[in-house]
Amino acid sequence: MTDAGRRRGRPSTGVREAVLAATEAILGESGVARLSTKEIARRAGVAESSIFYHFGDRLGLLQAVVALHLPRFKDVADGLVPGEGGLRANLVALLDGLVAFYARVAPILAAVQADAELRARFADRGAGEVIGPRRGVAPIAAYLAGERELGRVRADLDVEAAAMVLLAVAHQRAVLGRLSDGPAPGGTGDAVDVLLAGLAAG
Amino acid sequence: MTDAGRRRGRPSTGVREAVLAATEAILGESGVARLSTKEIARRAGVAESSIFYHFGDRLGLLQAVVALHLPRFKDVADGLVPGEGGLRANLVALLDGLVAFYARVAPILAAVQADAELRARFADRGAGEVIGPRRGVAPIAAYLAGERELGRVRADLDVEAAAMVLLAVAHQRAVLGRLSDGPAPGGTGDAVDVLLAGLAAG
DNA sequence: GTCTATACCTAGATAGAC
DNA sequence: GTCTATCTAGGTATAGAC
Repeated sequence: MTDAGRRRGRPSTGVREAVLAATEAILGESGVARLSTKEIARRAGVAESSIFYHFGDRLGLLQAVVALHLPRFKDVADGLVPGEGGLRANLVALLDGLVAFYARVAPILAAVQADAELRARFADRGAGEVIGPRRGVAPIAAYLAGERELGRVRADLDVEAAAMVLLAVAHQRAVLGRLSDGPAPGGTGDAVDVLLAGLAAG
Repeated sequence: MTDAGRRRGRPSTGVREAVLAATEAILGESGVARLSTKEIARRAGVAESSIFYHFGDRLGLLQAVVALHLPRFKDVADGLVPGEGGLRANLVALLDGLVAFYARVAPILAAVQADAELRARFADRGAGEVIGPRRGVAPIAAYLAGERELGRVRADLDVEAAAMVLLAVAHQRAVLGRLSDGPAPGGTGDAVDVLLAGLAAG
């Protein structure tokens, strides 16, 4: 590892960053299936061997790409303040933000699902679960708990379960958007309305 | 179980079936990343060239695997009769069934997401959307509509949107189960409770 | 329809000059 | 730290005997 402490040695010439960017681009356009070190190097305008210098091997590179996106998971609920704005509007905005986030991360999530070796390498560090929604649940659940205190949300709501449902819907819409190259059927508003009012007859 | 319209020519010697089974097995265990015609042939106990004889090329094989699972999508809501049994119990059973279904299909869905070429081949036939939940929505929405008529479900419920949410939750749980090698946090019951009662304070 | 054998290519990875 | 050059294994796909 050359860089744990960050910028201890030589100044970066941007190769590492270019490689990461190219990897993400290919992942988004073509998926892991077509992700080769050769094409990454070509697109990054970099020697193929530089990839191995920086990341050790192909999987190390994939790991780095995944790691790059994990911290951003917690930003999804930023700007949401319980009590401010309408509950429905807040949820629609949250859901839209989540869908956009998942649309960016979906190719990477798909890569992890499609590559057992990559999955295994994360399991070794116990980081497999980090990819899941656990990181995302907390801030959303916190927001819902805030609204619950204010009485805008059912007093007996299981906020973690509700946050999971929101994440599930967002992920679904992002995946569908990628599969059919268009937005998923129905709007985010429809889903929010279902969630707000529930299924059971009142 | 000699299948439907085919069996016009020579009797099958089971090679085709063995190849499909081996492909699914590898897809489930390792993902597309490691899916090679060589390993498929090895596991199926078959000559590699037979794969190309039956399916043309690697993508043709993948297509066949996907096609194999599409018809089963509509069976997920079978056995659900509006009015029979408790609404909550029905939904829990439905969700559990959906999770099991998605757990089987998830590797294939991941493969499609991870391979742009495969995605494109389905887009050509307009079948890309078939992979999505559209097939699954109808029977679930029909069940919900039935319950709505009986007054056990909100009169103004958007049944399609609700069905989508159920599918989203099921897919999420299946994916999480694969990523962390254990059931997803919370039970299906928790999600159902959220969906039944909704978020908003009554 | 299924096999063996093989052609041909691209993959991931390393060595060593600068 | 980055490059050029190269090795080897494995990938998809085809030819032709049976």
